[in-house]
Amino acid sequence: MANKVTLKQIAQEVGLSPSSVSLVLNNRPCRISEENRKLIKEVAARNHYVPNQIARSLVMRESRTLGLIVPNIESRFFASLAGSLEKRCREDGYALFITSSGGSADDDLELLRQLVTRGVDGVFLVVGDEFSDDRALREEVSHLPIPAVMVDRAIEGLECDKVMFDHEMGGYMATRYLIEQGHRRIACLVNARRSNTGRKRLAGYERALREVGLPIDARLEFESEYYIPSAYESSEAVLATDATAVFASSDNIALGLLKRLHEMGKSIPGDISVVSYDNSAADVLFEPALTAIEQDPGVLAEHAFGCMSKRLAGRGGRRAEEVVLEPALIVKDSVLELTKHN
Amino acid sequence: MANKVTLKQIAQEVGLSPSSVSLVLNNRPCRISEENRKLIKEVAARNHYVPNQIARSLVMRESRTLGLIVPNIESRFFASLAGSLEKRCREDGYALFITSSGGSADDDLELLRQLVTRGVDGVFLVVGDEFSDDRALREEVSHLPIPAVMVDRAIEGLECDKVMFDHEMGGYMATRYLIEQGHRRIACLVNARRSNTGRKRLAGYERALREVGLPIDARLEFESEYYIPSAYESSEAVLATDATAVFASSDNIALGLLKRLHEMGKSIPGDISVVSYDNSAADVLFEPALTAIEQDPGVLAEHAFGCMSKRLAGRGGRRAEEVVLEPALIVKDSVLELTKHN
DNA sequence: TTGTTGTCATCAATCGATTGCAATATACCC
DNA sequence: GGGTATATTGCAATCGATTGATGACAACAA
Repeated sequence: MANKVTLKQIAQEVGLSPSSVSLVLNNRPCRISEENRKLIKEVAARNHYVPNQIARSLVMRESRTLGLIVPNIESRFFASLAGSLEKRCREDGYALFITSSGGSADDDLELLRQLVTRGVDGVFLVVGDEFSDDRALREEVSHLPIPAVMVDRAIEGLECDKVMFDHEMGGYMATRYLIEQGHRRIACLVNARRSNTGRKRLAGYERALREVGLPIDARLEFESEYYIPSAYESSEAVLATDATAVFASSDNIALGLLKRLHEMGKSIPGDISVVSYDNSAADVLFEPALTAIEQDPGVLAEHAFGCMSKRLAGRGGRRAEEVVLEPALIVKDSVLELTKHN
Repeated sequence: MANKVTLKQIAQEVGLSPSSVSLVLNNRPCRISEENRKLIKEVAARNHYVPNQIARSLVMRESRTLGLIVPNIESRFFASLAGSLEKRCREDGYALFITSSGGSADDDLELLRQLVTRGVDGVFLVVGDEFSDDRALREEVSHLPIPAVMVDRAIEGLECDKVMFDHEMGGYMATRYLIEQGHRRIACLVNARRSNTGRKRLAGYERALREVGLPIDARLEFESEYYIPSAYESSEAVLATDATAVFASSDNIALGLLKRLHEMGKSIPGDISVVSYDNSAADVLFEPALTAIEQDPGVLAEHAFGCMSKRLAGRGGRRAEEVVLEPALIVKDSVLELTKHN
């Protein structure tokens, strides 16, 4: 294991002052003879000199590093978001530190502190469980000494840049499509109890029904957490109804549902039609391919970085910016068109 | 956006010296009156004081931060590895900075520098493309001023702690199992050209065949990159053979194969048996569930952290440690038992 | 000789913490 | 009151960089 080499050591070896070495290695405009320039560079290279960014950030007061906090890096959607964001950051010369909280507000808070304290210039925050006690977290976020951008999910009522998809619209689009295909009895499987996004998707679902004068039937609205087993549990009840279609409000929920369907020997879309959400498992072999509301994590990343960029450049407005992105309906093969029915 | 509060400012407000404030806030054994202690803590809290870890690491020469470089955070296996590793690090009070390279040795090198320069105490390295020009990378790794642990994949001939699964054994186990189930014509689909792991899995496949005296038939060995489309392409040829079973040496390869199988109307395991690798898509609904060689990322994380921990404590031996983990065969429903055949 | 200009390089303060040692204040003892 | 012990707190150096101000020296003009 090699030792860390410092500016001073290089200076010593070259026989010049640390200042000169710094100047040269950073290519600053300064008057150092060509000869010494070469010498310095050569010695630095030979010694594998890497400037200590820690020391540098201390005086420069910026680290060209950004932080990202996601609730769970093992989720496909967040992993993809992290990947896109990292690429985007790198394009602008920023390093991105990805951290994964356990999902609780306490974890988020802890990681947020870790990042701030380690001198990131800004932080992207995808909050976890939206219904745990987040007072400390909101307090912290509102006192942050660096810009923060909330991505995909927001803490309600917190003045902070936000970039997210329109979940209400997603729910609406999915349901609307099912209606257009002739479905009248449409069930939905959502996480409304513990998730704001779920709540919004449900609202969109109901709006679509209302819009065409269909009744909103509480017996067709089912609750599920964003985990496959939870959805699997809830799905049995769904299949006991007379619904001809289901809006599954997340990909995991869809997977749980599909598993149950398969076990019961029901086919899609023959026995029942399905619209899913988050086409993040698109590359996996589904049979049939699922029609879904898609949220491109790359787009999310792009806009989130845009917001951050503005703030970092001091161009952000006084008030928080809120970007709402429209999801897309990707039609595949899991919905049956009912020509004459009901 | 709040301002950053420094020790000095707190000291000023309390009317004591920065040293005293530092001592108290770090709970160091020192003789500061109970009264002032309280006062300091109160003022610090009121001002949302967070110590500047940057400044602290500079003098302490440790940051209690570790770094991880993976080739692609969007891969399920790496995401899972990252998640496990992060949890493990946090348990010991370390923060983990996850970074995702593009997969090339150049990217790895760049990120490695980024991490070192930002003062991580150690780095976990999952190298990307094993066949790009990695001279600069090996050079850098061997001169690293901090401990490094290579995970899952290694640069051959580099003296460095390594933790990985036994890929040869994995290939062997998969093939051996197929043989035991009565298969004699077994194809394999591997990434031997661009991946050491693939090469090893192929070696294991061949060993299993040799062991029972089956011929090694080059016409049954097919090449595929670790991407679904690539496997999809290669699969057509596989199905043109008389093989009754296929060893698909990664989950993505299995997916590409499955897609093709489905399109050709072939059923598993009726028409052909499949053993997959990396049971990382286990929670997704496959039909039928795939028998596979499983590598638990959590185990990998645990051992990797163990190595790192030793090094950080200065307990690591002079020589590099090499941990080889055994994968597991998880039997599900994608292999048909041939009782009398051939 | 003195002054001017230009070239090359260094000084010293700074960023925000930590910490060994020195310093001061107070109490206690004879 | 002088001396010693003890309780509190502050000084100043340090970590490794950056950077505006400044110095040293040579060449050349007047």
